[in-house]
Amino acid sequence: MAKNKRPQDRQEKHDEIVAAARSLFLDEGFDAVSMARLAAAAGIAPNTIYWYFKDKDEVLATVLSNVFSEHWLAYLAADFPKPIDKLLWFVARLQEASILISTVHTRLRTSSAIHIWHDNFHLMLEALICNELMTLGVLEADVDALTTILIFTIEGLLIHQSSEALSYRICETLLRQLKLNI
Amino acid sequence: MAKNKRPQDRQEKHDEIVAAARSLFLDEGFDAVSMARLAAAAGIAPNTIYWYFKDKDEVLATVLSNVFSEHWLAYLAADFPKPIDKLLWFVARLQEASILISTVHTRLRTSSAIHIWHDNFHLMLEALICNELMTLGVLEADVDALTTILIFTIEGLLIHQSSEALSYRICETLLRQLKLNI
DNA sequence: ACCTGAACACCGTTCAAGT
DNA sequence: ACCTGAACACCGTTCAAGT
Repeated sequence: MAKNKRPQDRQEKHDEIVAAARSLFLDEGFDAVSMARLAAAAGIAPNTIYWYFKDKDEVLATVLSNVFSEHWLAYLAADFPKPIDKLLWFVARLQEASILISTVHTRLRTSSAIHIWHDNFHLMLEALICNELMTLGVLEADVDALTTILIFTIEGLLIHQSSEALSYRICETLLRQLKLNI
Repeated sequence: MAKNKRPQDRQEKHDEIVAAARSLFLDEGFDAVSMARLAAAAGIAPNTIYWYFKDKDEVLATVLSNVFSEHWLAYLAADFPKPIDKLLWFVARLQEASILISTVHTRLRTSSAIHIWHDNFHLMLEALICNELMTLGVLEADVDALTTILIFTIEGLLIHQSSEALSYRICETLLRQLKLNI
């Protein structure tokens, strides 16, 4: 058997577990999906998951990386004439994973894998929004604080599964109050 | 034995369980405290808790009502010259229960007791902040949206256990941007 | 009415045994 | 290296039995 066949197989099995976990976690939430059910969906024995992942949290962290890197790339590729439209489109996209956001903040405290992913994600989101605000001409001294406010507002909209109508009202009001040309 | 002795006893035992749960939940979080440990702290058998509460979520909901009604009363009694000081003082107080906030948002989906408490709490907080903003002279048309933004920002500060310094920068910037006399 | 010991159906995880 | 059956130590909750 060729030497390069093994890594291929391993990667495939790994990805199958992640695919099953992604679908189940996004649909039903982290706590509602047991390792046994996840294993069944991936067509393996429950303990086989531990050959590929340290624990359940590491599966979650991988799913999160998976999901959000797609949204991240989509954001970078997206081109909207108005900032408000881009922001709303991004919030609407992230709603897909809204069921996992509170779980991340809860498990942060016990799982270092989740902790690391969370901190990393916030750093990336901060850089992205910070950059966006500076382009829009926000005062240098206020950029950091306003970035945090925008992130917390987005998180709030996601956590509370806000309707598109409410999201619009919130984002529009916020950007307008910040005297940005929306 | 007098007829009015029973309800007294029952209330006492009930309160002992809540007191034990409050201390443990605030210190270690909801998931980290098992019913067995809670029962031990209250000096009873694990299943005895179910004589007083429907399930673990109902214990949590009771603790939340307990904790936040204190903060609520304290807020109403508080008298600060500047709105920014009152807001910061309130946020600092709520940090006591920050460990439970994400848990509430997670368990919302499965527990109706938590769901009801959460919706009620948001309604109260909305009314409070809405009233505060109108006193400060915010445009009628924007009050609702700005109220939500403020609530989401406060929740964000709590969820991420922000330092007092960051809390100050965020709140100050937000109130200033809203053209309020802070 | 109140409390409990024992049991139930699960959970995430580990480990020795297989290939 | 990869996978599993069986077991482990827990979990929240239920129930029959006690007072």
